[in-house]
Amino acid sequence: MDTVAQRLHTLYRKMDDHFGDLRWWPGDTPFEVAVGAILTQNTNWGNVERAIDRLKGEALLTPERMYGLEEERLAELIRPSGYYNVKAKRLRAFLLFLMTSYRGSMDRMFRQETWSLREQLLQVKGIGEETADSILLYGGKQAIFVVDAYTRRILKRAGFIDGNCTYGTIQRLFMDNLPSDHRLYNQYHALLVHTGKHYCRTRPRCAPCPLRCEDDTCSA
DNA sequence: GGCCAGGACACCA
DNA sequence: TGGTGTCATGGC
Repeated sequence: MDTVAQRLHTLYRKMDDHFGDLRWWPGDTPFEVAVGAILTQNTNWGNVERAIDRLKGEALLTPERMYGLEEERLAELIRPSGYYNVKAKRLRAFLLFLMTSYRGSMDRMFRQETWSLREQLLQVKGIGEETADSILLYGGKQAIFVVDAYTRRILKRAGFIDGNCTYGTIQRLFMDNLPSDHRLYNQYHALLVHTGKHYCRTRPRCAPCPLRCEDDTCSA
């Protein structure tokens, strides 16, 4: 019987051999990563890209410039990402935190101890565990594993978890059984999302999915 | 025309 | 503490 660590390694190898280095997250700067992490909440990434392109097109994708926008104007700019009114509030809450606590500097923010910064981010209204961890891992290169809907779906199908696991339980499953390495966590999570996006929602089976599932529960 | 997408939060029992 | 409703666009 393989250990959890061995099984996680096998899962990683199947996906990594199939897809190779995915070079995530799509974003040019840590600030863009943070904005994308908020905009992508329950939203197709293509819609997020539209919103980010609009901000870039107006040369507004900096902490200072976004912080200076009226909420209504910001909401209109990010409209393609959906939930634009709530996301405008959430972006402004993050910007207020960044400007007042770190003078608008992502570098300064990431000098904080990882778990302490995570707690601070979770205090920002609109930033939950997944969003905070995405900012830490992809924006700050901190060794924090990100858990999302695809992660849950694939782990459930692969028999690692049942349907009632908390975010923290799943996160610890990875972090207690893998080396603490942000590059590994980055690629592992990227592979889970990539696999989930392209294969695990198709029926009846997902061959040539790298996971080679033999069941009929691809959209579980 | 319906379903879904890289969540988070308020509200309620 | 856990379940449910709400927020909304765009692709397929």
